[in-house]
Amino acid sequence: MRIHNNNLNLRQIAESGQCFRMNPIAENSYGLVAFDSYIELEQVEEDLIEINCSDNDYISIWKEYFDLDYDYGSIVDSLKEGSDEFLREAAIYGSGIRILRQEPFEMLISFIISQNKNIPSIKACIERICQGYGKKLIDDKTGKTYYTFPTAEKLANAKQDDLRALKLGYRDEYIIGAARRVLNGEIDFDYLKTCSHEEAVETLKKIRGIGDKVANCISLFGLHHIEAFPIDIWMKRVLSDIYDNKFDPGRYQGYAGIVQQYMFYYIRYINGVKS
DNA sequence: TGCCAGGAAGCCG
DNA sequence: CGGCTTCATGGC
Repeated sequence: MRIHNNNLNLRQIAESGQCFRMNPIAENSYGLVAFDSYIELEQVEEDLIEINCSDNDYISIWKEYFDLDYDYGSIVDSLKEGSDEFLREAAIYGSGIRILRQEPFEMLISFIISQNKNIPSIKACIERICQGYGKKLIDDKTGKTYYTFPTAEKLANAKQDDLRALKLGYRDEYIIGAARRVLNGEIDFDYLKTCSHEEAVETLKKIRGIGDKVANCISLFGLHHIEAFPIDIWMKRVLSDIYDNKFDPGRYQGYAGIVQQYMFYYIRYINGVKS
């Protein structure tokens, strides 16, 4: 299955810090586990992607997953023509980033794990939790073995000592507590997708282990409230060092989360962060 | 060895 | 409310 799109770059998406299970397998190629599937993708040309999936799976799964009905090009273009120099450069540098429509529960747990960790460490923790509590599957097309992300039920019934053995640190009790709230219906992702971003954040922050930053990440990457604006250590540097704490996300009302991703990706590049 | 990582909770003033 | 400390863990 081939996709032409001017704003779809696998490397940029894989390194943008929004997803943790999309990893390089060869030059310009990536393997990705999402839902119950494993797929491999190749960046054939700057505007051409090859996915090893059927037309049916593309239409029913991956087209939405990669948010391919949304016009990122017009946002990039408007930023390129804007007066904000940093955002001009950031939008050009990250013009192939898209906000993936990932599974809410996976984002909930992943970003609880993410606190006070770097991205390679987050990925390692998530792989261990998938191997310990996910389903072991074998991909028909490649023969590769992979593990799905665990269900809420699995993690709600996990023992804290077992999770501690996966080197999740103090976050283990947060994970169990959050999974229980999903399992018993206190957290309803279908509702949180339809309600406002602000209400979703306030609801998520009631979970122990979720503060403002993690709640915004879940809202942005798991609920697709693209007006979310997560502020982590890197964004704090952008807002203070580049903007002297005078940046107003309200200027990009309705899609500030996309702007945030360009900023996050670019500031890390400027600072020479690998992966 | 100390510092940092897509932070949050507890405590104190 | 704002600032300080602590919390597991790994990498440099």
